[in-house]
Order: sequence, then C-alpha cells, then structure tokens
Amino acid sequence: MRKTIDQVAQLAKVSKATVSRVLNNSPKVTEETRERVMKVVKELGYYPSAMARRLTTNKAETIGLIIPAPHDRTFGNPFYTEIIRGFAHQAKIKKYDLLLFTNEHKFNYSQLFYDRRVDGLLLIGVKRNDKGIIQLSKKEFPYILTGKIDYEDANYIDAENRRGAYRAVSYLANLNHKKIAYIGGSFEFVFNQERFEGYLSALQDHNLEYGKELTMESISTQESGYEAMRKILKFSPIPTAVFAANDLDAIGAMKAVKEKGLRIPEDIAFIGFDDIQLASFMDPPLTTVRQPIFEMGTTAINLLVGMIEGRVKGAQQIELPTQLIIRKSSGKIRMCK
Amino acid sequence: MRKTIDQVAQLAKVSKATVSRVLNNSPKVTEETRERVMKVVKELGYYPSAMARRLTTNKAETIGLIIPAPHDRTFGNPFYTEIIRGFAHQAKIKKYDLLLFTNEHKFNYSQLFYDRRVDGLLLIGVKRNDKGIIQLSKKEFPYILTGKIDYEDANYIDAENRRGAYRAVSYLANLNHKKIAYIGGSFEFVFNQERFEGYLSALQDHNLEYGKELTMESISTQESGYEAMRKILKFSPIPTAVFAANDLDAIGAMKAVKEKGLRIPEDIAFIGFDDIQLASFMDPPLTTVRQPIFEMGTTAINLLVGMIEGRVKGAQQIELPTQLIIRKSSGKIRMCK
DNA sequence: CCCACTAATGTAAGCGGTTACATTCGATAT
DNA sequence: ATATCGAATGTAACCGCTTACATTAGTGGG
Repeated sequence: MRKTIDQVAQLAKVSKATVSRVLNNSPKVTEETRERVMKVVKELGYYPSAMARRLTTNKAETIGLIIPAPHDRTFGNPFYTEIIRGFAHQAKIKKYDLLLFTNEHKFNYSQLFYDRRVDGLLLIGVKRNDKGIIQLSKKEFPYILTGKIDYEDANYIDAENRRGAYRAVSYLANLNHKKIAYIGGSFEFVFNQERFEGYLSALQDHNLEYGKELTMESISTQESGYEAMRKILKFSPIPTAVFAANDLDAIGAMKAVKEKGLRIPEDIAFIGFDDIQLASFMDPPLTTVRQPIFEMGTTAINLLVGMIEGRVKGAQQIELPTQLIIRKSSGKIRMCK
Repeated sequence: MRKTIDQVAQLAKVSKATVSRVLNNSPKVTEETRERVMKVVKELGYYPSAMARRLTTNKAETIGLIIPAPHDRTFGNPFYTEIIRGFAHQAKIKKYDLLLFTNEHKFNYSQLFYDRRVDGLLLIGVKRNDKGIIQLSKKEFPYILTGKIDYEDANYIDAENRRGAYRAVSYLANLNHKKIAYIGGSFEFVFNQERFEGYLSALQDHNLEYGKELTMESISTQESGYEAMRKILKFSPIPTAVFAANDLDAIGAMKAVKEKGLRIPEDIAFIGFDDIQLASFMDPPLTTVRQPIFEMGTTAINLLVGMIEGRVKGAQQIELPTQLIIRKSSGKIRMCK
C-alpha cells in the first residue's frame, strides 16, 4: 500500500541506491536509467518519506517560528502578520518547512534543537531579558530574533528605530511644533526604548521641552493608544503634535482626538511607526515611519538558512533602514500662535 | 556529542527497549528502574529524536496548516489570524505540531500525506471549486476546511452564515429601514453566497425591495469596502442601511459615508459580519454578526485529531451558531419620512 | 524441591531512506 | 590480447528509535 524506494527499485530493475541518486539529482547516473527510474516513480506515485530522509541526513529541513502566546494581547499585531508573510514567502523558496510554535509558559526553545525537530529558530516578540536566547547563542544554535534584546551577542534583525523616530520628531519640529507628545510601548522591548530615545534626542536637538506628562506608555493596541491619548488630553495646554511609536497606538490616539472634537492635523498632528496597511487608510491618512517588514522577513530567512548551512558564522545583527512616509496626518507648517 | 537512546541505556545499565518503555510511560517497568533511567535522562540532557520516533511509528505528529498565498490580498485578514490563534492553542494541547504552508501555484496538498510530513490538514480560504479537496476526501486523508465548499462530502467547519445574515437584515428591517444595501465578497466562497441569500430572504420576508444597484461586490478589504460604498452612494435615493458580509467591508464603507458628511447611524445604519476586534473599536462601534472564531479553531483541531486517530469517521460538517452583537452603528428605530 | 506461570527485561528486526565502499563493465593504452 | 582506469551501479551499514517475540527472574502451588 505505501510506496517505498524498494518498490521503485524493483520495478525499475535497479538498486535503491540508484533510485536515491536519481531522486537527489546525483550527476553519476546515466540519462537512460534516470528516465527509467523517473517513469516508475511517476507511475507509482512515489514520494520519498520525509521522516526517513530527515533521519538519515540528520536535517529537519524545518525552521521553527515562535510567536507570542494565544492569550498575549499582541498576538494579532499586523506587524507580526506581515513579517510572517515574509517568512513564509522566503522559506518556501529556500525549501524549508515552517513549524509554528506559540510561546507559552516559559517555553523551552532549546528542546526543539535537541529533539531535532528544527534546524533553526525564528523568534517574534521576545522580551529584552529573555534568558532562553542566551542558551541558544551559547550552544551556537542557529536562530534569529525579530528585534534586538539586551544580550549583546544575540542574532537579530531590526529596523533603525532611533533614527526613524528621530527623523519623525524632527519633521514635526521643523513644522514648528513646540509641544510634541509621545505614546509608546513598554521598554520590555528594546525597540520601544530606542524609539523613545530617538524622540528625546530630536527634542533636545530642536531645543524643545520634554515633560513627563507628555509621554504615555501603552501596550501597542488601539485600545491602549486611545486610553493613553485621553490622559494626555487632560493636561493643558495640550500638545500640538503626537509621535506614537506604533501605528496601532497612533490610530487609537487619533480616535480619542476626534472624539474630543479636535481636528487632525490642524489641532493635533500625528506620526506613527511601522506603516501597517491600515495606516494609509486612516482618516486622515497616517504619516508614519515605515519599516521594511516583508523584507525583514525574507532577510531573516536568508540569514538563518545561511547559518544553518554553515555559510554564515558569528553573531548576526542587522538593522534595516526606515523611511518617513508623509501623509496627511502630520499636516503643514504650523503658524506661531 | 549527540545523545542517543543507546547512551542512556548503557549508563542506566538497561537495554534501550527499557529506556523506550520508560520514556513512553509503558506500565510494565519497575518503579525502581524507571527512576534510574529518568535520572540518567536528566543528567545527560537526553531528548529522543523526533524524526526517529516518527519514522518508526509512522506518525508525523504534525498538522499542516494551509493559508492563502503571501501575495493574496486576504493574507492578513483578522479572521484568519483569529482562527489560527484557536488552532495554535488547541494543537499544543493535543500535542501536535503545526506546519505552516502557503497556498501558492496550485499547491498539491496531497503530497504532504504521501511524503508523510503531516497526519492531517487544516485549510483556510479555499475556494468553492477547489479540486484538490476532492482528492483528499477520496483518499480519506484527514482534513478540515474553514468554510464550506461545493463538494458535498467535504469536511468543514463553518458558521451559520445564512441565519446570521438573515437576523442582521431582519433587525434592520424591524428598525423600519426600507432600503438596505448589501456589500459582500465574491461567490467564489460559499459563505459569501450564503450571507447574501440570508440578506435576500430577509428582504423578502419583510417585503422590502431588492435592487441590483443596492448590492455591491467587494473583496473583503477595507479599501474595497470603501470603493463599493462610494459607488452605492452615487445612486439616489441612497439606502438608509447597509449590511456588509464582512467587517472589513463595513469598516471601509463607513469611511466613505463619513467622508460624504453623512452620519452613522442617523443617516445610514451599519451591520457587519465576523466581529473582528476592530469592530468594537470603530466610531461608532460596529453592530455585527459574531462568529465564534477562536472556538471554530479549537473545534477544528479536536475534530481533525479525532479523524487522525481514527475515533471520528465519515464526513464532518459543522456549523457553529452566530450571534448578533448590537452596538451603536445600527442605531435606533427609524421614523418614517 | 520442582514446575508453571507471570512480570520485567532483553534481543533483534524493521521503519525508509543515504552513502561509503565494492564491484562490474566497457573503453583505452600497451 | 591484456592491464588499467573511470564511470555506472550495487551492496550493505547506518541513522535512532519502537515493538514483537524471546528470555530471565521471581512467585506460589503441589
């Protein structure tokens, strides 16, 4: 019932070694026998057993993808969806399977290497102090993080967060905004801190005031961006511009502003970060710092496959450039009051 | 360097059969030797090779998850994200790995069974006339579709689309709306047709007019919902209510309405379908037909695992009930002009 | 005290491939 | 014609487990 390489060998009147060679495109096979074998393979509908191949070659042909736990509020973040698109696209090209794991209960990544289910790991949404990563590095297991962490030998791919934020805030400053608020996610993630630092240093370079009441923490969802903005709006005078370290925060915040009857960008200008699909569809369309998310995904796969196959060595740390996408929400130059 | 069962056996001074028994919780092992073996396992940091186990037991311990191609416009649809949440959650509980595939270039699902990479398949976003599914059914490969298709022996899990749509539109009719527009996705997907039929039969039952110009096709994205609504708004008199077969369409359509300076729900009432997270966060919050998406995901896994392990037989067709979630966008009862 | 029986453990075959090494065979050089 | 060589193919070991069957040890009954 199940087709095996032996059956093919018998029918084609060759040894299974030869069948194996044909299937693996070994050069030392006559064209004639290659055809004969392939004919039988076709007729029989034979597909080599992946598990058998993986056992003998000691390769899983598989990359593990670790995403946040299902109960994590960030689970469906469009950034994740988009980078997974990049992973899926490139993994197929590189002929690796993608195994999906959910990061629950201090999940022990290393096990996936020990029991040889994966050749490498891709990790999304890892917090800066995650200890598991250090183990992976020390054991020289191939892996790539999406986003920098504290451990300095970690392999990661990230965007130029500080520069992106700096440019966005400078842009607002050059538009003559004096009071620029900040909404951003927890410093548990390094990229949030970097974006905040970019914000700060832009304020400094433009001699703008920085106030505790102008910066609000959120958890990178629309709801929390909304709540954060409502708090900011309670202070007076209210800021004339908001830089949100995350598009979802920006979108939530914009809702709070509209609800208050204020206009965007006339009363309050907005810039977000990420450039998720939704950003351009906002009303007004959201000016934002674009990360090349899909490209980050494909690059991560290429790098990881390089590490797996031994072509790439040492700690890999890549930061892709960001780009300020100017739309309506940031408005025009602001007249002095 | 690599730990194997033989090493464990040697150190524990037993045969590898015994080690295997211990690891698989076979009852016929003395408590004493079980402890001795486990001690060695711990000390050595031994994890059994997944591939070896899978080869001998002829089980992949893996479920394949087939999602739309990366270039497909629906790739990041929140419905998919949410149902995948359910899959991931339940697969972990059932101890199956989840293998992610992208449905490109007429991808041949069957191969995944032939080369024994998966024990079963979960398919998302499959069109009604997909021929691959018939093969799966005929071969009795375990699989579950998310959404009904034309093939009547197909295994699927779906929501009560017709009833959901019927109730939504009836609700609008009872609010005294006479002219109710429809925006919905392509009939390539059966659920879209069912929702449309639910819409139609509600119109009939309430003696409401049906007009070609009141129904608009879209592709279930905000952009296309927006475009569809702009077309509808060109006719006059414009409808007083819109039922969108998809929340994303509804959200896009709402934007077009607001842009025109019309009020929701006073000028035009809205009801969507799905109840994605975004729905409740709209302004006004979107009334919608809720599908139990997460639960559909977990149910699908349970069913599929049942099929794989031979406990569940025959064609599986499940429709989970929907529920009308009433929020602001559908408004109050409408006075006659 | 021996035998039969059961529970615990061991032995070895097999899962379905890959690959190092051995063999065969035809062509070329001598 | 024979020795030499290389290309094509075959042989068999091995990857790391599971499990049917064989063996051993331990127990109680006659």
